Amino acid sequence: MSKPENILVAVAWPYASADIHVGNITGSYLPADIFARYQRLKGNRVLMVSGSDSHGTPITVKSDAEGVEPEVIYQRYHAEFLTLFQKLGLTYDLFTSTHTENHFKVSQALFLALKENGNLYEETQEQWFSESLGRFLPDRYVEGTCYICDYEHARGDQCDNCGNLLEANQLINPRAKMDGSTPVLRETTHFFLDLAKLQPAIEEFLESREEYLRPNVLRQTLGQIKAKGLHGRPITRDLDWGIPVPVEGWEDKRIYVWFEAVIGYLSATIECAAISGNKNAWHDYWYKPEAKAYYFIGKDNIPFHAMMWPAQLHGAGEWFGKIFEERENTKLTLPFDVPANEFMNMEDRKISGSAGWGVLGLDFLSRYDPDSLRYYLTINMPETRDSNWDWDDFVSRNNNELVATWGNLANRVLAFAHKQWEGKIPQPGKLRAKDKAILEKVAAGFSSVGDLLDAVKLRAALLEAIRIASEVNKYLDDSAPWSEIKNDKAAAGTTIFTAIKAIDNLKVLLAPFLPHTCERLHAFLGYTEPLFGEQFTETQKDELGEHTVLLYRDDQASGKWQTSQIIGGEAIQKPEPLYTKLEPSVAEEERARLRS
RNA sequence: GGCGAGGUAGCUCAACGGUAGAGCAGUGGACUCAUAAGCCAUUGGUUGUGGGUUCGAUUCCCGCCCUCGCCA
Repeated sequence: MSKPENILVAVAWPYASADIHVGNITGSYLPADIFARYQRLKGNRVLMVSGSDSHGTPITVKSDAEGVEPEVIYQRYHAEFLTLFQKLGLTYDLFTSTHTENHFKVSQALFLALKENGNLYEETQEQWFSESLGRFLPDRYVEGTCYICDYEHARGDQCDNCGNLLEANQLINPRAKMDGSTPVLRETTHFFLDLAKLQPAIEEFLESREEYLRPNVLRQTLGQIKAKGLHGRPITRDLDWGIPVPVEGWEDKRIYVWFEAVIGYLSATIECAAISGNKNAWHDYWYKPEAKAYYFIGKDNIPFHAMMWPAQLHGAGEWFGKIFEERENTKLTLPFDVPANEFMNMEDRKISGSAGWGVLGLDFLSRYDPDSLRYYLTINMPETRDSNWDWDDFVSRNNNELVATWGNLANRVLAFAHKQWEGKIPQPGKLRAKDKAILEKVAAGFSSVGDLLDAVKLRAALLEAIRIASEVNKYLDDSAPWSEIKNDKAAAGTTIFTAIKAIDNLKVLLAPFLPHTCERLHAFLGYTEPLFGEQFTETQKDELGEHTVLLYRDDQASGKWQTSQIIGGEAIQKPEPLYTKLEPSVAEEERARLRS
């Protein structure tokens, strides 16, 4: 095996103000986990990080509505995320939050680095200010008449009637949403990220990755830049909730969430190193240009990860290291790839939390198995275009592909072996041409499936693995050990040994996608060390209070991305079906539930 | 309005200049180890739409329609 690479798997940060649904899962969290598991099996050093985005405006909206502190809202959703990710087996090395002392410090250091490096400027604008509340109002807190279509209940940021995005300070007859009072325009000064200045660096970043960036990522960003050029963007706001601006005289302002949330990738890596006890371990991922960082996000986030975040990292230059830890000659590593997914619809309609149209992750897992969800979301992953969740399709793919092609293959072979060879893997005779042929086909999967996984074509990779399982079914039917055994048990033994070896390989090929069931199968096959590591939570304390994090420990993991070394004569367990076949009526029931 | 992505068999997707492929569903057949699963064979498409370039277009160019995202 070649020298291990350092791979940072950076996963989109869920807003801690909404439940996670299947579209979110297939959009970024699941592909990240599949990729991370695969890279770990290959022997690479992987760090998969993310956390709850806890400073978004929706959180303050919810907290105002419920009359509780924003912290309460964030903690509630954060706890839910931790449960979901453990049940689904999303193996974050660290899932933390942006409301931590560490994240505050890292964000402020990056902010100051950009400032020192001359990539920030100040600008004064007019913004709505509520005299009765004594504070500036975020755009969406202001309601008024749309200056485009005359709709009377347009929000400051967008008109729900004509769909246009609005300039908040042009709203006619503005009203504060919270108390109905009339706000006034007042001048306020903010820091801006000088994107015009950083534009050449962003173009260079994109163009040097032209060969492998997905078209939706590359063309949209480059097209936007070429058409209009980039202009400065504010990175501070007049709010209470969030990270203080680390500049004297700016105590009543906060760092804008869009700017600060992406810094979580860096701060989470730093926190992870601190928790592990090797506090400089994060340097391997951020100070080494050859380290590869993959950002798993949804298409709505493309500009922030393919333009803004590279601009922030590049713009900080060597100043981040100096300010954060007094270290010279450091440069933060730019993203290697940004495999952004499109969106998944639900029964042909856009998933919408507010409209209650969608399937929530935890709700799904209260009735069905995690690998069943992982299978359907991967085989139907919106990698190149929007895809659609269809309950009939879900049931039929579960039954015809997962259960029939793969689950049944494992079951039929192990059950036959267990019954006919007294719970042991049969000793093979000399392998025949057809035995060698099928084993070669299966072994080829390590490069064919592996190459697709390396290229982050997960859907094609899973299809390829299932295709190989289908080849093994053909081999079995062709050899027909149930006939062989009637007059030549040795021949049947060779066939079953070969089939078990093939399944042992397929177990590894499928493990990144279907970790729970492959782990079970691994045990059926007689292994005592697990394929993967384990997830656990821990509570961290800092100046801001407590936050619970999700961690992953894999020192016991034995899975390797290589061909099976299984031998005859070893004991196996009596197998049980790995997957549950679903009644066709499930589709109708679920559609009814969706509409209720 | 600007920048993009996408519109291919009933469903989910592939091909991206040379007679349109796969899986599933449908239909027919032989088998029985297995969650009546698996295997073999097979039906099915004027590739959103209207033009153009070409000996030849799903594939290149232009207009239009539809879906989705970002930005104004």
